[in-house]
Amino acid sequence: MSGKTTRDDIVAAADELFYKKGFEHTSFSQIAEAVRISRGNFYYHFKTKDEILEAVIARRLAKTRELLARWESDGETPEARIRSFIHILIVNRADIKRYGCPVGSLCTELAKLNHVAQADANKLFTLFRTWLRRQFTLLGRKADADLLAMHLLARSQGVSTLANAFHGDKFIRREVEEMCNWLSDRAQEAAG
Amino acid sequence: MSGKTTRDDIVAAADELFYKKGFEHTSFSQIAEAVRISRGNFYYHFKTKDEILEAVIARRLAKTRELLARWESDGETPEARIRSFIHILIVNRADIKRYGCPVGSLCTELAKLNHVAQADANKLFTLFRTWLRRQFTLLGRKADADLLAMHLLARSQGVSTLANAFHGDKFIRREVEEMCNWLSDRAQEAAG
DNA sequence: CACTTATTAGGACGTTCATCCTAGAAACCG
DNA sequence: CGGTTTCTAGGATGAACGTCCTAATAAGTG
Repeated sequence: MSGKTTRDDIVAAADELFYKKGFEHTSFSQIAEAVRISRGNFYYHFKTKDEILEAVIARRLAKTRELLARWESDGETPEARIRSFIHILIVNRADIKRYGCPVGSLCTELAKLNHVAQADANKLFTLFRTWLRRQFTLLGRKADADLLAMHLLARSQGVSTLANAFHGDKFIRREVEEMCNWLSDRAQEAAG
Repeated sequence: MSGKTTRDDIVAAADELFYKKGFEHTSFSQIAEAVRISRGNFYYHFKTKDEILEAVIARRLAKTRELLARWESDGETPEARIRSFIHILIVNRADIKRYGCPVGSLCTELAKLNHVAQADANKLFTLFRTWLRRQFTLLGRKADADLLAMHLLARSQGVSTLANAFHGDKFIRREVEEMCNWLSDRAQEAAG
C-alpha cells in the first residue's frame, strides 16, 4: 500500500519536473529529492528513466481521459464543452506562460530525442483530437469534424507557444475570445 | 581567413544540430565531429556551450533578417509578402514534420532550461512579429496590425507543432489555405 | 629567414548522470 | 514469534559531458 503511494509520488513529481524542466534536463536525483527518497529506492520502483517517462505519460493520459469524460457527462452542449477546452488556456495560463503546453512541449522534445515514447506522448494529442472531433460531430459538423478539431488544437498550441515566449496575458485572452467566436460561427453554420 | 570559415562551419553545424536534436541533447563532440575538427580546436573558437548558442541565435537572426528584407524589396504587395510567410510551412514542411519549427522549439526548450539566451531566442519571434505588423499596417490595418501579426504567428506555430506530432502533409496544406483565406478577408476588410 | 601570432590536436580533470549492487529495516504471514 | 517478502538507503561504477591545458603546426610579418 505504502509502495503504491511512493510509486505514485514518484510519478507525480516526475510529471511536474518533466513539464517544468523538460524530460532530459530532469535527473533521477532531482526526482528523488522532490519525493524525499534515495536514488536506490527510486531504482526499486523504476529500472530506467524511460520507464518513468512511460508512467508519466500513462498518468497524463489517465488524467486527461478523466477530465474529458467529466466534461462530457456534464449535461452541457457540445459547444459549451469545446469552450471548456478552449478555456484551459485561461485556467492554466500561469503555467503556460512559464512552461508552455505540457502536451506540445513534451511531444516536441521527444521528437528531437527520437525517443521510443514519442508515439505514446502523441496519444495525448490524439485523445484531445478524438474528443473534439466527437463534440464537433454532435454539433452537427460531421463532415468536417476532424478538420475543425485539428484546427482548434493547432490554434491552442500556437497560443501556448507564443504565450510562453512573450508572457502576454492579454494575448491569451484575446485569442481565446477569437477562438470562441470562431466556434460559435461554426455552430451557427451547422444550425442554419 | 580559414579561421573565419572554421568558425562559420562550427556555427552552421551547431545550428543544424540544435534544430534537429535540441540544444541540450547536442554535445561538443557531436558538433566537432560534424565539422571534422578536434574538441580542442573547438574550444579555441568557443569557450562555452552558451557562446555557441549565442552565435547560433545571431546567425539565425541574421538569416531571418535577410529573408524578410528580401521579401520586402520584392516589389510585391504586403498581402503577397504575408502569404510568403505563411508558405514557409509548405516550403519547409519536410523539416517541420520531423523537427518542428526552429524558432518555436528553441524558445520552448530554453524556457524550460531557464537559459540566459532565452531573451535572445525570443528576438527571432519578435523579428517576425515586427515584420508582419509592418505588412499589416501597409495593408491598411494599422489599428490591429500587431494583433493580426500575433494571430498569424500563433497559427503557424500551432501548425508546426501538430505537423511534427502527426506528420500530416494534408493538414499543413489545409491550414495554410485557411490562413491565406483569413488573410484575404483581412485585406478585403481593409480595402472595403 | 627569424619571430610572433593564429590555429589545431588531443589528452586530462572534475562533475554529473543513469544504472547497478549490497545490505539493513519494515511489513506481512504462517 | 520466525521467516519471507517488500521496501529503503547509500555507496560503487562506468560512461559522457563541458571545460581546461599543453604542445605542435601553420600563417603572417618584420
